Amino acid sequence: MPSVTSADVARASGVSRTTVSYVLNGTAGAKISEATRERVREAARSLGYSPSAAARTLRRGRNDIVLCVLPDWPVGPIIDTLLDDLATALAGRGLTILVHHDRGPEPLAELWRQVTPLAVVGLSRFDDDDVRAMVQAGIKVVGTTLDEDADRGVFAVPQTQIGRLQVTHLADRGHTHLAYAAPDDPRLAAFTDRRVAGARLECAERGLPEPQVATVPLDVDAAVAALRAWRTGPHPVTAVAAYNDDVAIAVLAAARAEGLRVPDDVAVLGVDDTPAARLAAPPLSTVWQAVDAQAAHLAASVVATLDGTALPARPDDLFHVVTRAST
Amino acid sequence: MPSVTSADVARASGVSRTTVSYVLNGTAGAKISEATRERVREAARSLGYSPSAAARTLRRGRNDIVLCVLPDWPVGPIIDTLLDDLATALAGRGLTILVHHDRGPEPLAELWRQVTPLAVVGLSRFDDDDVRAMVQAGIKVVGTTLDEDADRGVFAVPQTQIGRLQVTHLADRGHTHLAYAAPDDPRLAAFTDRRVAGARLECAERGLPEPQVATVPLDVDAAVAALRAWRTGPHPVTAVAAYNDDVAIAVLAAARAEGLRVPDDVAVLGVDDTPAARLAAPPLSTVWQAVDAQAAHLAASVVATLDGTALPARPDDLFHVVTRAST
DNA sequence: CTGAAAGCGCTTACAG
DNA sequence: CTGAAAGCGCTTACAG
Repeated sequence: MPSVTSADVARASGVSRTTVSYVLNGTAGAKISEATRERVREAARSLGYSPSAAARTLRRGRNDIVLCVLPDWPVGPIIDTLLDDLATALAGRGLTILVHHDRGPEPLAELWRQVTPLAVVGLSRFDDDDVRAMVQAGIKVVGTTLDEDADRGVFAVPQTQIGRLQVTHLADRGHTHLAYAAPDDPRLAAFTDRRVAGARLECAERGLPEPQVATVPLDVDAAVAALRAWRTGPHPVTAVAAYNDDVAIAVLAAARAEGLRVPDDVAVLGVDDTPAARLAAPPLSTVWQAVDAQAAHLAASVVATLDGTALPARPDDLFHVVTRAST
Repeated sequence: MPSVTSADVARASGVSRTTVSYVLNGTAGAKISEATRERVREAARSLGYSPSAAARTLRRGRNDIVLCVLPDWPVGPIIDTLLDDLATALAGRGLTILVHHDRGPEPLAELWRQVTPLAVVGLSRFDDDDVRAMVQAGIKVVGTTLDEDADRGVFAVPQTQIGRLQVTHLADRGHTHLAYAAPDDPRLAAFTDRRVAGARLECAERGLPEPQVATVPLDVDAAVAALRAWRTGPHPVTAVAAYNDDVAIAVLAAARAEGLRVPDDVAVLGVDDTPAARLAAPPLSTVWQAVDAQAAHLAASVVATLDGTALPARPDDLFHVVTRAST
C-alpha cells in the first residue's frame, strides 16, 4: 500500500514533480537535460514507480482505455479475431482494450462513467441517447451496424448480403424451392432476421417463391421434423440455406436419418466455414467470411475515430461461397 | 463536457457536498432527515449527476471494477458461461466485470495499474510476483489452476481428471491399446498436456500400454494419416480419446474415409458434449463438463475472496461421460 | 444533523 | 531549463 508517487521520484532524483511528469510523459517543448532525464528515469525504475491511473484520469478527464462492448450473442472465433486485431492496433498507441459483455439491463451509461474510457467501441448498436451522452462527455464512439447503412462512425457487417449470397449460390444450381434453417438461439435473432431478409429479397428479385423459414434446433429429431415439413406438399424444398455450419450439420444429420441423398435430393449450404464443415458427411458447402478484412477494417475505423481522420472505406468481398459436396 | 459534479448537486439542493456524498452513498451513521435526502436525490436525478469514477477511485484507492484476465486460448461457450455467472453474482454488489484478453507480452502490471480494480480474477495462472504486487497494492486476487493443487485463492478445474475419465471409459469397454488425439492449436497446450498426462497415469495404473499420442488437425487427410499410423503394427489401436469433440469428429471422418466401423473397429470418445457431438455419424460419446457447477464455484470463490471469508469447497463430479454410439 | 477543509496523485499553465 | 501552485471531483475525519 505504501504506493510510490511522483513526489517520491522527484525527491529521489532531486527535481520537482513537474520535471518528473515532463520526463516520464515525454512532454514536447520541455527542455530538460539528458542527464536529468536519465536521473529521473532511473529513480522511477528503481522505486518501481507507476503513475496512478485514477489521478491521471481525474486530471486529464480521460484515460488510455478503449472499452469494447459486446452484445449478448455467443462469442466465437470471429469476435476473437476482431478483438485480437483491435488490441494489436491499439497497443502501439499505448491504449489498452477492455471488453464488457453486455448482458441484462445494466445501463451502458453506468459502465462508461465507471471506466471513463478514451473511446467506446460497440459491436452491438448503441442507442442514440447513449451515443449523444458519450460524445458530450468527450468519449469517442465507434458503433457497429448489421445493416447496409454506413453512417459516420459506424463499422458495418451487412448480414443481408449473406442471405442473398446463399440464395444466389443455390439458385445458380437450379434450385427454385428453398428453405432457410434458422438457429434455435434467441440471442442470434439480430443476425438471423437480417440473413433471412436477405434471402427473401434475393428470392423475390429472382422471381422465386419465398424461402420456407423454420427454426432447426441442433438435434436430430427436431431437424428431421423440420426437414419433413419442408419436403411435404406439391413443391418440396430441394435446397436449404442454413444460418451457420452448426445448423447445416443438423440438416445433414436429418437428411441422413431420412435416407435423403445430399445434394441430389436436398442441397445444404452453411455459413462460417468452420472445421466441422470440412469434416461433415458430405463435406459442407459454406459461406466464408473475410474475418481478417473485417478485423482490419474495424481496427482502422477505431484508429481513424481516435485521430479524427476520415473513416476507411468499407471493404467489399466480405463473403464468398466455398463449394464442397453438399451443393 | 460541462460535467455535473457533486458541488452542483449540493448547490441545487442547498446543502454541502458532504451531505450529498452521505446521501448518495448511503453512508451509515450519517443522520440526515428524509426530507433532505429526498431533496438531494431529486437534484442529482434532475441534473443527471453521476459521480466521477476517477475522483472516487483516487480518493478511495480502488474502484468497483473486477478485472477478469483471460488467457490466450480461444473463448468458447464454457468461458462465456463462467463470465455470465460471475457478472450476475457481482452485479448485485454494484461491481462491474471487465474482461481483458491476455495476448502477447504486455505485462499484467500495466493493466491492473491502469484499471485499479477491486479484484483481479485470472482464468490463467498468475506469476507469483504479479500476485504479490497486486496483493500489496490492496487488490484481491483470485487465481485459477488447471492442476489438482487447490491453493488458497485458487479456482481449480483439474484437467488430468478428464484424461483419466476418458481412459477409464474406454478401458471399461475392454480396450487395451489406446490413442490420444491432440489438437492442432498450440494455444491449447496448457490443457492438452494435462489431459494427456491424466490419460497416461490412468493407463499406467491399469497396467495398460502407454496411449499413443498424436496431433490430429481438423482436416480429413491429416486425420487419416494419424489414424493409419495408429492402426499399423502388431497392436493396432482400437480406441481413441480425443482432446475435444472437434478433434473426435475429425477422427470419425478419418474412420469413414478409411472404411473403418465405429465403434467396432475403432471407438472414439470426445470432450465437451457440443451439439455437433449429438449430430455426428455415428453420434459421439463424450465427456460432459459441469459448466454450471464450475461457474457457480468461480463466482462463489470471487465473492468469498472479496468478503475475506472462507473459500467454498471445490465441487466434485465436475465431469462425466455421455455414452452414445461411438464407444 | 450539517459544513469547512484536507487530501488522494497527477498535469499544466505560469513564473522565474 | 526548472519549480511552486492550482485544481481535477470525490470522501471523510473533524468541528460545530
